Amino acid sequence: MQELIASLNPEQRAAVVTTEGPVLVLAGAGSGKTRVITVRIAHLLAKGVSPSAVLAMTFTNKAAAEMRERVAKLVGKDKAAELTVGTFHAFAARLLREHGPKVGIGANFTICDGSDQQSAIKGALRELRIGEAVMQPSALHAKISLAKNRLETSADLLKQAADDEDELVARAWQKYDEHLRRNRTLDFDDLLLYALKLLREHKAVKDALARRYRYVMVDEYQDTNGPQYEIVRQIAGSHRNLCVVGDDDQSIYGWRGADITKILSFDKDFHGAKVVRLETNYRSTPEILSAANRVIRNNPSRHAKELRSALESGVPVTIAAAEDETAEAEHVVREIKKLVSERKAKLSDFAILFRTGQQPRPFEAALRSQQLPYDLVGGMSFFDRKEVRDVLAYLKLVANPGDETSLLRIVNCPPRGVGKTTLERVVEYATAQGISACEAFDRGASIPDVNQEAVAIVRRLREELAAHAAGGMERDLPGAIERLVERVGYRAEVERLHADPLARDARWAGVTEIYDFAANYQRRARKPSLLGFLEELTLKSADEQEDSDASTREAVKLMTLHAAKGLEFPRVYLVGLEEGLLPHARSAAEGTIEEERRLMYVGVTRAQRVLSITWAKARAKFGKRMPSMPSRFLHELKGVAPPKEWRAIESALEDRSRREKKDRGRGSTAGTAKPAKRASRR
DNA sequence: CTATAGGTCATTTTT
DNA sequence: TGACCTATAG
Repeated sequence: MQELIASLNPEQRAAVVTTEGPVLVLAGAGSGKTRVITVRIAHLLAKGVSPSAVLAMTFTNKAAAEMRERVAKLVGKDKAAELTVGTFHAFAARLLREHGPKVGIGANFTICDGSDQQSAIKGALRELRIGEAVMQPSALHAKISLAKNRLETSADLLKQAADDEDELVARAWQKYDEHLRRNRTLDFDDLLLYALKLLREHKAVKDALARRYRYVMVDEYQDTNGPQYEIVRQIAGSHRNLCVVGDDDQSIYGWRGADITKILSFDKDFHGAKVVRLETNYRSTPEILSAANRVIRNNPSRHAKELRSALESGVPVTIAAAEDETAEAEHVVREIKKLVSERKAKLSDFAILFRTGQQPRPFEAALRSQQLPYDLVGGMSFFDRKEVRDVLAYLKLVANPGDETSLLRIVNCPPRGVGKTTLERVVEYATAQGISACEAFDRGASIPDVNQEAVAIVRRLREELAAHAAGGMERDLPGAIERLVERVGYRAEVERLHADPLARDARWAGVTEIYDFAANYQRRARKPSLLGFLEELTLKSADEQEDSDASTREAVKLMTLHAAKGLEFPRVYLVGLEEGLLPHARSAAEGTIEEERRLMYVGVTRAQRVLSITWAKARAKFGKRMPSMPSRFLHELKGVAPPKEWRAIESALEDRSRREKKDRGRGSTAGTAKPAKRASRR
């Protein structure tokens, strides 16, 4: 243990040995953050702390698994298994399975994933007879989620609604919540909210947790949202043995509710907190780090720090301009091909990082034409596949017969002759009665003007599902799922829809993969249950379910900047560095340029040895070719003022804020950006 | 119930 | 330009 600690640098050591009281570790990119966390846990255990007294919260399951694994290497598998390591959401779900009834949640709730949320949102809009053109479901959901993250309620919003839109959101939110409650379903936000409610209203539960978890750690603290912060405070507030680790400069999830002020004001929330700065970077060359430092120092609100490289000097960062996005991709791919064929690099050294989801297109085309293998990280996941979603809906319905969303999804798949009108009338009746559509079918006879035949069909379907539930699926989960899929005619449906054997196999593969997951789950779980299986599937993201070979494959990696956080690559291409893309036009309008700058910073600091930046002088936008300006971040990175002819991205909001600044007699901070030319309307 | 045509709207995405 | 969703016809 002593040796281990001695191998750390002084700052890392301070973070490890300060075990009592609040500690804020500002861990710059590549500064050995995970090492510090794992050694810190090992050190606690070596001091005699019981592993069951340690609670470590992470943002993703992947991070949780990695942390446990690395601690296991230091202290052994048995002790590591006794630690509580997991995401906030998994922790909350576990808490609610045990204590849910105390806060009005039945113990057999299901968790609804992104697309279930979307259906519920759409249902709410339909109930209010609001067209989706008036308010986009995704925008509505974002608003509701953000408000929940600020710990507001729909009643609050309704009361203080500033305009019609707020009122609309508040009403839809109410309907949405009612919908979830009727279905006995919690969304991701609710998981945290109800866990927090439990801790706040049931002192005995809270005290027991605070007594058990004497040492609390939070990873990626800059990504913490309001409810997560409050949960931590409930558990660690009394003993204050709380160590949070993060980097405000890498906070890139503000749009999803992450609250950067939590890490900026940690020492105010927890008085006397020890602040440790890890600024020695073991990942990148000095050239790359000075570029990163030059960019990020333009952000006014941040913890002051500067990365120092522990490595030897390398090659300069390069910036290249291309005529358009096709030329940009061809240029990058040509370079990669040359380096690989000269044996100066291997394919897996390269990552191409970009801001938006359509940017990889030309790169894919270029890589294909050169026959270079690549992995596009992200994109549609396994769980977005229709067949997977369908089978999961059947399973959810077995676990929770009141799950309306799932029933509506599969009721006519395979076609059972239950028409749209029937469904509409039943749902209408159900909402009027405050019951779920599932229950409504039981009372089919009393619903006006519904096809009794259809009602009987649904009732039979539900009986079939109930029989499967009663049969105790957990004894042989994969087998039981397979029987269910067969019994409801889903297999035949897939075969009917896809006559082409190739397409059929591809479709069916998704279903058999679920069998495999189930078998795998049954092997691992201490107490396997259908509910547990579904929970694992919805709480764990696709990438860690099947990333076994993807990460080690000999291929170029393509991913968004968001997806790249936490990763590193010997050679990075940062592409599309244009005003309007990075920073994105929309962020200029929303006043979130600082987060865009952090995104740039994250991208730059992914590179270990070589960083190449490109931008295109013109780019196809909405089918039209538009000229583009180099990103302001390029000028910041070079440390030179932009030339006179340079124009910032057009943004009405930016114009206004700049004007306001002038009105107050303060000069523009950038001093270089000319007001954007007003877009001409015709 | 399916199939096709037209209209629209174009960040980032994990839990 | 193209993906996705809705409305409409068959």
